[in-house]
Amino acid sequence: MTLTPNTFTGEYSYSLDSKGRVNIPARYRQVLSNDNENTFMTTRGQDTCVWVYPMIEWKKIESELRKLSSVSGTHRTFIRQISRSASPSTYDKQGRIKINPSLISYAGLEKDVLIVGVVKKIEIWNPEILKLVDKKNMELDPNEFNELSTKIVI
Amino acid sequence: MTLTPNTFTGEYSYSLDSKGRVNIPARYRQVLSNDNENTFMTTRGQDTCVWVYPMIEWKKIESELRKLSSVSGTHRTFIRQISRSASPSTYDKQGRIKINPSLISYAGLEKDVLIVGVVKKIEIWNPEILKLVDKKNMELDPNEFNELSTKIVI
DNA sequence: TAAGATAGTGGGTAATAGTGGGGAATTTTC
DNA sequence: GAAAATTCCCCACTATTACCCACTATCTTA
Repeated sequence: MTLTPNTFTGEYSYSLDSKGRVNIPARYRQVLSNDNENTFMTTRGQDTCVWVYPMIEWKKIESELRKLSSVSGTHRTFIRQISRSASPSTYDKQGRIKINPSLISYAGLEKDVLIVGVVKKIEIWNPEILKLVDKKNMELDPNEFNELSTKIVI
Repeated sequence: MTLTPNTFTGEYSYSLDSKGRVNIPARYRQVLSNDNENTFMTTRGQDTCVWVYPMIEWKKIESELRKLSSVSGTHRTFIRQISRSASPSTYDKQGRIKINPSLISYAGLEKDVLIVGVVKKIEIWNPEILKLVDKKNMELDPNEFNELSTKIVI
């Protein structure tokens, strides 16, 4: 059975080395379509983690951003916030991408990191932080989940 | 690489030297299309920073300027403000462009500057000022912001 | 279960990028 | 028209990056 291209699931424990590199799981590399040319875009996540988009997926965001007007202050700020933390990274012969120092410190990453596939993109977490976030999410808002269930069927 | 031509992301700390030169990050130079002929247009930003447009992108603004009557009053003011202080700059063999003294003083630039890629153009900031602006932006308009992010990012 | 293949980790080195400054050419001023 | 000032182009030094190689662990297959 062939997997859907550019779609990521599952989680992996890897290590961030002293040069700021992390491995992209072999399985993720295998489902990457060729037009990504082995390149990802790394950015700040909405949660305390790093988001890693396959290039093709990022370009959709980019083209949306291009439509916003610089006349609007809010739009300018929005574009700046998204764009400034984004930097491209092509994985090396060993399958690793480089994470910026500023992203590493934002997400509180240390040696052991957790790679999580969230369908369209990949998240990189400090496992301790993810555990805390999970716990907090359990406590709040079962209502929102109910709302979701009207949109998505499992 | 797979990157979109003339599209800038990420942020870099560089220095403005005594001759008023700043480096254009190598990555930005690499995505510049040839028809720019290594030339940028520098101008006043709407925020307290310098805007640097690749020539190709600037030409689109010029054509907006020619259509003045068809656009709104805010557009006219906006375009006039950036147009009047615009001056072209070709980067040297080391990849540096020159910034006008008047732009330097407008943006309050000192030795350490922050280069921010905001998709269509590049911003040059005094890092202290950007920090203040960020803080102010945090306070206003979370609604419009959230709306934008659900539409565009996710 | 042994051997080959694949996956993940660490580190060294050559190439590239960023910074500062000198000197030739051009423009400005007296 | 000469001196001064400014601009532009080039060279050199240093720090950083990216690429490559090697080792170990795990997974596959015969």
